Amino acid sequence: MNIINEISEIISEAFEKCGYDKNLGKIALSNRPDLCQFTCNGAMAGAKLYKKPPLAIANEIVEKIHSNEVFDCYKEESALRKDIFSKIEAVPPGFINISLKNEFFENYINKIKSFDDLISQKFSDKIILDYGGPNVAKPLHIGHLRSAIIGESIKRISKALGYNTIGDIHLGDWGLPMGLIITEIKERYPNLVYFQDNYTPSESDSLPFGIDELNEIYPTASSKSKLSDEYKLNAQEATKKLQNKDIGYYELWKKFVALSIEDSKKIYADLNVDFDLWYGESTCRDYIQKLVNTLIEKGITYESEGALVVDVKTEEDKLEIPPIIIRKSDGAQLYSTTDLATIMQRIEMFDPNQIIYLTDNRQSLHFTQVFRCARKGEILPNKTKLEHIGFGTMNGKDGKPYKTRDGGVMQLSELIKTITEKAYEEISDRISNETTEKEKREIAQKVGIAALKFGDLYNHRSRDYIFDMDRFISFEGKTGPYLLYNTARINSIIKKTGSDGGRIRIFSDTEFDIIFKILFTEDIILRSFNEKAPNYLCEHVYEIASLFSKFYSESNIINEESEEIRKSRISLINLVKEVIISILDLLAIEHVDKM
RNA sequence: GCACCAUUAGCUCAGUGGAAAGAGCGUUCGGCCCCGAACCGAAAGGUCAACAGUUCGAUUCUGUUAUGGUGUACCA
Repeated sequence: MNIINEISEIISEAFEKCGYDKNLGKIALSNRPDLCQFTCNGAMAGAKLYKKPPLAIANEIVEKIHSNEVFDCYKEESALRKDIFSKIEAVPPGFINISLKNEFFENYINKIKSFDDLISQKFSDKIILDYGGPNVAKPLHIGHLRSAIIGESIKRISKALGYNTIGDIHLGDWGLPMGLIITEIKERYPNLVYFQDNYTPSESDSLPFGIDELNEIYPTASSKSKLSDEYKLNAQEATKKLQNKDIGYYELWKKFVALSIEDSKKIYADLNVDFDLWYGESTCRDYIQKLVNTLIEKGITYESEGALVVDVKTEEDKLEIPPIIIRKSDGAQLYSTTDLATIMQRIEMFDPNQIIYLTDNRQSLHFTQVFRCARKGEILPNKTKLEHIGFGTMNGKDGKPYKTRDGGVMQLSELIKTITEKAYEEISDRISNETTEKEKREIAQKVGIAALKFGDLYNHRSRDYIFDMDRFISFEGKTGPYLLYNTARINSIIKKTGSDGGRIRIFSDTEFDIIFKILFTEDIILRSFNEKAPNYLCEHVYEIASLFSKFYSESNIINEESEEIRKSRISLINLVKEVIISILDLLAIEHVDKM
């Protein structure tokens, strides 16, 4: 059930019965709630088409509705449909303004027993969502935040709509950085078993260092390679050896990848982000040869400056799109190779209808190349859509990518710690004495993470935004903690009244606004999914919470004398709580019962 | 150079081919006898970067310009 669609059907039918295009009858939420709830612009769009004044058309439609003719086809429900309108009128220059009776909304809202009842449309496509994408041996930093939390939210939104979505972290674990790490390890520990001739794997093989050293190895190696050509060559050589599965390198690589994953998992768990697949670029390694062979067989590859490439430009391109490199001149693979091979692998393993990549906007050219090459090489069926969803960067106040005071990149662990401590301070001041220290810590974690995630998600994903630490740790106004605070307040009331409510009815404008808002949740979810933009849901859930807060301050619930009103309100706040918590869950933000 | 993206209130950001342009923060003012004040209410604050075009109607679509950002074959 979807109110907009239902009413659009009625109006469309009126258009048709008057001899106009049915599609003109689509209605939308009014942007003038003082005038009406819904509005239809069809008469104005049709004015030119039918060479009639728009207001005349609008009047015809309204009269047709009043004549009840359009309801003929709804015999069984016509009684309901005929009298749902509290107002339907044509106004200059040709709007059709529509409002419905409160009983209509009351009937609707009382049918909603759980959040799922708000979602009428269900889809079943299989989607692979590629997000997260951290690199092995690089601690998660602020640059990894957006992919993780936007991706997690899109995954949950899609699942709520019925999609069979598989989230894949797609670790960076196969490119040149691996060669750099191995080179640096070899410099530090030249006598490790992995580097010996005739190395054979053994259960007792281990690493001589822990995660802290591993995390420091890559940046060291990276800067060394920029200073020394020899070092760089060694790293390229090591990369190639690894990709060709030199047994010692391969075993060493497996060990440090495992160590790194273990470390990342903790941070992702803190962020309430989880992946169905912990695959990496390396997972497709068995498909690489097949990929290269396929592309060669198709006759679309050629050699250029020693590299094997495929042309992907088209005549319509405004920009010269360079060929995509499948094999580097030194014989090694690079990210375009693994991305293509990964498509092959995903098709074979999962046969998805769609693969969605969530990465930084800056990779859009790369994905254009990959997608075109994939189509040209026919490595995937036509039905499988490929989509790159780009997101913007978090910049500092100077508009440049965010750096800490000392010029470094802020690690996610540090960011989480800072914001959690701030939340702990706030909570300690307010929360009841009965709360144990352990509970306080747990609540602080949830409140802090909510602030962090909501603070990021409410920006439109495609845009760069200014990261301001002071704003993130401020828990007032349109923030994650505000939302949690309101659920905690509702929870506190329900604890006193019990959750035993009655039929929901509309006793005040604010109650109407809350119900109206809740009933359009599905449209927001659909929009968030279609645009892969969770910020619409952020706005929506904030509006609901804010309306509740207003309602709370102007109406009494516990001490309301009329039992009918009290019970209605108890039901209403229960529903509000369910909706807020459920939307927070779609944003992958955990709620708290008290704070 | 070429291409892409952005430019909306003091700050940070939403939003829309239509009827008065939205929020949070900040500022000013008001509100705890009373269900949790991390709250609520009110006010001030905008020629929606500039110019032109399409349209009955443009902040929204198109073009040009300005400013900022990003990308432009062997990093990912």
